[in-house]
Amino acid sequence: MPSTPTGATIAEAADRLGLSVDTLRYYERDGLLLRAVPRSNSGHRRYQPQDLRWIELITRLRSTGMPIRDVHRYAALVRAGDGNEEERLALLRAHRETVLHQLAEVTAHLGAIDHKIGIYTDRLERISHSA
Amino acid sequence: MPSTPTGATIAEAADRLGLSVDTLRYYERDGLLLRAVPRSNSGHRRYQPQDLRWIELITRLRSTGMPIRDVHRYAALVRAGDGNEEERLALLRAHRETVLHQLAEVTAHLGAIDHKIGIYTDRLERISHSA
DNA sequence: CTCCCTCCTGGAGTGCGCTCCAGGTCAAGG
DNA sequence: CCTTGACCTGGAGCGCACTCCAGGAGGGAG
Repeated sequence: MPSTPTGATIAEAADRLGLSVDTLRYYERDGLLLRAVPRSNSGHRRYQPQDLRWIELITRLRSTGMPIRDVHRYAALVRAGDGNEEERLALLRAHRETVLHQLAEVTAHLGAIDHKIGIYTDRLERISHSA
Repeated sequence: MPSTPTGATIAEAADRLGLSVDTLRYYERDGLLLRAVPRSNSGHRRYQPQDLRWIELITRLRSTGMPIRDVHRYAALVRAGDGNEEERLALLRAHRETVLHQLAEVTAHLGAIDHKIGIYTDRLERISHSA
């Protein structure tokens, strides 16, 4: 009888990672993970620490705006094993640049919005002072 | 004979605002603008400075992540005229908070990615030194 | 007059990233 | 033995924000 691997259930994994169970299954189906998550005897997923660490990383990539398509590419590189570190690095660095640009843009737009907030605030203060 | 208003054509407006002509028409159809853009005798849109300024503002809101639904609400307040400045301000401030949270989150995730980049960089340097 | 370009409209289509569902299995608790 | 609950699969559906298209009109250049 094959022994059931220990590890987090999908609900536990979802909880720890801040994702939904549907998203976890979707990521696996879509090939974003490095391997198929091991199963218990009854066919339930049992997430190992290495699985959780990988998903944590791709969650970071995703929440900094990396499209799933690119996560896919990165996963393929890591799956391919040692020897392509330059490529992985290039991908991460390109993403870093993209994120920095985005941050700068959002910050600039936020500045203009803040300015608008200042205008409204002043106007409201003037009204309340004159009342 | 009614005189055609001067102003930017849709192509010029799109160009200045960094949007597509389709997006401009979509925004208008969807009620994101303060008013219907004036038309030339032949029915072509002629964007006035006030129209461009408004679209510039909502573009800033959009590119800081405000959903169209909320831009809609903001437009409704402004269209309603004076007297609801507190509400507008509340909306903008709430958005400001949301954006600040996002920025913090993205920055934090980027830090972790940078760490990863550092690890790869070190590894590659060690390889090239030992070569 | 004809060609061509830009614009018009209503409506359909697209890409992304999930999210939900029906129908089913399995193991534990009462 | 029966119910309950967590999980499984394949596949459909959804919300968002555009984006594209067919078919047509106005106006200037040659």
